[in-house]
Amino acid sequence: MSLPTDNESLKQQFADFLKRKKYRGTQERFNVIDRIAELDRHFNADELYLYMNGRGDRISRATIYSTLDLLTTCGILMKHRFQGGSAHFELASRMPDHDHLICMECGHIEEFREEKIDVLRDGVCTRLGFRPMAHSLQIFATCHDPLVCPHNRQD
Amino acid sequence: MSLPTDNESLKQQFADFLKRKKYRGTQERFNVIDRIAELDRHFNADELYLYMNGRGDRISRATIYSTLDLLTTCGILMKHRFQGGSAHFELASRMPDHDHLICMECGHIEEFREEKIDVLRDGVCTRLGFRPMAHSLQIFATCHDPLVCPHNRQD
DNA sequence: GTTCTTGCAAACCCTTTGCACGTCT
DNA sequence: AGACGTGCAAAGGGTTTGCAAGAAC
Repeated sequence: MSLPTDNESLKQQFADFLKRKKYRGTQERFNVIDRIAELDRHFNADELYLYMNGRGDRISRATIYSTLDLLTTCGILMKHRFQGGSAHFELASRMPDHDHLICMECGHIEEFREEKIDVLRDGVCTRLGFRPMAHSLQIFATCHDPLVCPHNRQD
Repeated sequence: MSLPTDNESLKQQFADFLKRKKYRGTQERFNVIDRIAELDRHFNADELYLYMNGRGDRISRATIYSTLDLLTTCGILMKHRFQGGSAHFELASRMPDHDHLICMECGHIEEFREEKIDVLRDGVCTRLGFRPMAHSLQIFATCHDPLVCPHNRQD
């Protein structure tokens, strides 16, 4: 194989964080990283729960939520609150510093990278006296050809 | 008095919307606009509910939620999903096209206007084949002097 | 052995819904 | 009068929590 087993380094990063903060390195916590890497997309807590248990892991929702929280705190995951109900997560390393365009017709989420945002963000922080840590830009838009949007409705 | 009674024009705008969409112009719906204008800040549904009932209005949560939804649909309100639990609303006319910087230490929300975002947003939409409708940029940052942040904790 | 984490289920918060009553047109 | 909106309380989805059993240190 030649793909860099990137989630090994993620697990290492997580292990370091846990040790530093005196959390325990349990099997469940490391399993979660492996499964997230397999998914390789946005997901919410319940999707991960169903995926893992469907795959043979035995893990509870409580553990899922708690682990997602730890992974977000240590910067391995990004947590998004899009329009609707549940929070969405994704690996921060998956596509660094990208943002999201949400189609208002069908809810489809398009990812994009626009480097100028970083400059702009840092400028705002400087102006207001803050140190930038992260940002989340969501653009709401409609596709030019509504017929392409599967869930488009006329009224 | 000389302040422009701006919420009169908001109520007119809302009345037009209701008529156009064949919704009824009830007293509750217009009361909500008046109280929101009084608040003049971000709020969530329950804050508005408590404010209105504390002030003597009798209005239910169901009506609050339904009216906030209508006001968001017709563009009078902007609905935000910040970090935590509940959705936040604010008058779209209060500060047009502004975004938010959230302090990660104390949760304080700072508003700012950065015109370059509009250009950038339109560029992204053009590139991806969408028509821009709105955007929401949240910058997460920490203040340079943590002592100023009232809720700052060391660990 | 002690302390932390897990799993389960119940509790919780925010929001939506069903139904009877009230109000707008 | 008829249709729609309101208020109430109950249901709903997503997330958190309390507690006993189990795993990490």
